Amino acid sequence: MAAPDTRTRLVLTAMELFRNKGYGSTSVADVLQAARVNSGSLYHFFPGKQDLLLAVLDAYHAGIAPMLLEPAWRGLSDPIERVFALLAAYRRALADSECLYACPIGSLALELHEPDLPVRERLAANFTAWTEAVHQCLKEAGARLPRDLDRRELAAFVLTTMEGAVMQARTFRDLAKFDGAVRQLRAHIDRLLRTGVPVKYARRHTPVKKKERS
Amino acid sequence: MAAPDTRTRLVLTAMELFRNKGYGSTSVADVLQAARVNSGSLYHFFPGKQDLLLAVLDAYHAGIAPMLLEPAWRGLSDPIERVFALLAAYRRALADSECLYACPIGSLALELHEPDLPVRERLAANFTAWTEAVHQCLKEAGARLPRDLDRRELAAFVLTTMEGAVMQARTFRDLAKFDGAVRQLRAHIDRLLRTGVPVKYARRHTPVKKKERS
DNA sequence: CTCGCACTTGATCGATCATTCAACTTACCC
DNA sequence: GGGTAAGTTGAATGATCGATCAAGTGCGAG
Repeated sequence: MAAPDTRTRLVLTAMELFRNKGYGSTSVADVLQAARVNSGSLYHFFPGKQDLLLAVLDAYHAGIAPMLLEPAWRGLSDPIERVFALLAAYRRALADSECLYACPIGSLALELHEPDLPVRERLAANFTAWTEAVHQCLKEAGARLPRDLDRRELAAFVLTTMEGAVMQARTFRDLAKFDGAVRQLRAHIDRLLRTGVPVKYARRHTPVKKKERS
Repeated sequence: MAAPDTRTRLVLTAMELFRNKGYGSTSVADVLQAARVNSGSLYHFFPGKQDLLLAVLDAYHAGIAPMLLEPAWRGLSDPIERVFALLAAYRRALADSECLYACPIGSLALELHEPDLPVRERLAANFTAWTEAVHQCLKEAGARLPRDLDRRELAAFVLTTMEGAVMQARTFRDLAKFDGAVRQLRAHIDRLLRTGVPVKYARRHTPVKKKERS
């Protein structure tokens, strides 16, 4: 593993510091010291602190699939299991940090009260990508879920649950708060699954687009 | 309405500024200017900025019943309706602010990454009081909900939903994100209500404690 | 070699931060 | 009136903030 270049080092360092201390509470000097970079170099790559934040948000966005989904979903093919495996990944982050973990995107979304448009766009893009991954799972669940269920809305609700659950687990320093929320979500989804067509009677969904049919 | 004294003015002003701009982004000078108070007066009443925050959190805690629950529940007696009336109050706050509203407690819970114990205690106390109010509703719903349902866990899940829903509505500047989350929660609770004993067959719950029976 | 450009160095800037303090005013008790 | 304590005033302090910039270094192209 070659030593990462200065720009990458800055982004990775800022990612860690922003996650642990928040954006406002992380000074440029903090980033510079931790990344062992001089201020001039930072301002060579980024016009200002906020542009470093933009790069961090882009990095999170780019990392959703390889850093979050793939590890969480390794070995799992069932789409509903995948949804809860994603939540389990956050549970692990909480457990590994004595419930200090906070979703960096959610934290920034609430910390920055009047974010400039480019910041807000990237926060929204991260939420959208996360939700879209869950939405994909729910679509793959096919007829196991009720036909008329709004799968995108349910996917967003999974994010809602995760964010709210992490917030409470963090505040109470109590993993049980997270588990309780997930248990309620599971009950909700279980009942939707029971309302859908039982698998053995369901017509198989072949995920082949019309255009690609041979 | 008499002019509030200096201490009260400071707390009320700080409440508004912390909610709108966040704790870290609100300078003591901001509070002093908005409250038209000099710095010496502030430090006469509070040892420091953080102690002002503690007073703000105590004020929120004290205001939950009179400022939040009572207005939201006026004229409503059905406990389940009350739960959703509480959520509707947050919807209104979002609608009235072009989706800029954020729950001040939730925001602080995520903004302050390493809060001192007294701060964290008060954040938790606010969440607990909120959840306990919903828990009270769910207990009042009696046998309409399944006997073995963990009502406290479901109450916490209502908070989870509210916090996650506000976060997304704010980030996307879209009330529909809030509505979607509430719709999912409503579906979840509706199904629990259908699983409980139908009202007409349910034994009446007389909310009289054993000790108080005559 | 040498020119040019990407990148680095670190001292320095003015602004703003939370906080302090000595002097002053007000209100109330004896 | 005299004394006391609560409350007020606002300039000043030192720390820290994000950002700047002139002077460098290193390296690849010609």
